[in-house]
Amino acid sequence: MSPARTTAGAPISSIGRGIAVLGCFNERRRALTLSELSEKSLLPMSSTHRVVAELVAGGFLVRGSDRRYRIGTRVWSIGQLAPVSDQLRHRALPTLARLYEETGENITLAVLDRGQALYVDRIGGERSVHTASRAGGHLPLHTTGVGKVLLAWQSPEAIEKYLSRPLTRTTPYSIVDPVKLKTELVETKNRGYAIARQESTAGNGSVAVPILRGGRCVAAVGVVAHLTHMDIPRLVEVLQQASDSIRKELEDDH
Amino acid sequence: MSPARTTAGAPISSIGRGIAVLGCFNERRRALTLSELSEKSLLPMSSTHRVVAELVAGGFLVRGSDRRYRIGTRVWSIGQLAPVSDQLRHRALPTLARLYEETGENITLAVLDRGQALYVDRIGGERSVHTASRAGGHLPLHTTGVGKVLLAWQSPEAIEKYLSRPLTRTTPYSIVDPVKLKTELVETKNRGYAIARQESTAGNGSVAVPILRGGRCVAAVGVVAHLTHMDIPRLVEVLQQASDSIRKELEDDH
DNA sequence: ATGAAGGTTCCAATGACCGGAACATTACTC
DNA sequence: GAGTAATGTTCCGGTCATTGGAACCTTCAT
Repeated sequence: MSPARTTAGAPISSIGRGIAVLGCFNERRRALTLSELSEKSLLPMSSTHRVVAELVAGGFLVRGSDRRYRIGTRVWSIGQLAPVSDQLRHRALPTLARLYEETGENITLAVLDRGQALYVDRIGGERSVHTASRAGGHLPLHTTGVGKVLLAWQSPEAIEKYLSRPLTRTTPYSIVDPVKLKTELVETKNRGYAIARQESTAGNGSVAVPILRGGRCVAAVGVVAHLTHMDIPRLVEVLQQASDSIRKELEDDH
Repeated sequence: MSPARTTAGAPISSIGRGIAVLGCFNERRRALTLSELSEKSLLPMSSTHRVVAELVAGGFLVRGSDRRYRIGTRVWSIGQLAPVSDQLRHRALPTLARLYEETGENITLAVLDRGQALYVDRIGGERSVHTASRAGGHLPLHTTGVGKVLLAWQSPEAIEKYLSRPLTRTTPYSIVDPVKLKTELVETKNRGYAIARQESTAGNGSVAVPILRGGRCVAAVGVVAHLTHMDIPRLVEVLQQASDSIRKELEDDH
């Protein structure tokens, strides 16, 4: 019997399998059957069954009455301890709320996570447009304001690496040409803020600025609005004030 | 070489070890060294090292510049998919906010998780008292209003099981006598709400009501306030309205 | 009833995992 | 800055947990 291996031939550890199973869940797929988990995790049914049983025993998965598996409460609980939630999220929240009061639009806070923009928080209400971002959700780096900021402030090597892989086209306006995107990123860093126009959602645009600490971009704040509503100079101004404000919050203690 | 075993002699799976390592983190200990993880997880250093390396590779742990390990962003991200966050938390938030407006006190929402009260959300500001509860944090079931509610609506067997283990004394007012606690739980269920008086924090009291779905108590909402501020009949009334409101939210779709 | 899909259990083979020991690095002491 | 303790990392042979195919059971649709 050949042991578990990736397509590349490297063995996969048991823990890696557990993580692979948990990684099958996303915003679109919150409740999965065993077969679905087996298919998505590329593990045989019997292996999936065992791994899932162990995750259930540990409280990392729960089986609902519909025989589907969901992420367990314990993962949520442990996840609350992550620095992104503990430090960034809580400290930025008041500033994001103020930003929302000032603009009436969707406010997003994102960090770089595994080559994507991870939305740490989103404040928005009925007044504002519907957006694709959600707290906890991921979006590509090249189709949103916050994503472009996060990418533009990366090292040149990291940027090249990102550009070397095919860029997904989310809307007809998405920039999928590496050369054009590179120009866009340079421009973004030079002017200090990013703009996206219908590159992620039709009709929507966004403006975003970095939150810098020690020269590194630790997060990005952005505003998402109907393209027709967007008063870019004003948004850039309030965003830069907010970015300063969050940076100071983060510096305060520790 | 004897394999990994629990004190009872049962073997521990690799995935169980990974979960054990992640379980070492809590609100008080968010950044742990390898030695600390080894000590707390009861695993040998070399095993801890390997397990930790795998968790880091999977994005479940990160090593900071201080050589300490923290919970990775990915756990937070996956945890956002847990029903507790997805359904309960988001749906209850507006009601909790209203409750806060009405009372000006700390509002807590908790569920039963592994024999403890898990605080799913807390709304409170400068006006309200300082409490021990935090979103993501755990507290004993017998020292808080929400805890008593969650326990009182459990099956008689589950209650007996809880009472059979020694009850921690958090303050001099904590009820640690199983007989007295049982009486208190019966009383709680009969009247439909729980009261705690300085049993968790000196000077503070709390009132809490269940959120019932199909006869089961799926969560508890509570108000924490200075004992001297507490107008119990009024709090019970607004809490019961809030409970109804949240129940309806949960019933709405799906 | 019948069949198909999904889920669970069984089991022999084996290689991933185990942890002690040796080594390397960092942090602390004087 | 040398000495030393504490912490972290690598190595490696033995072994047992892990693995996945196959058989079996359950659920659901028709």
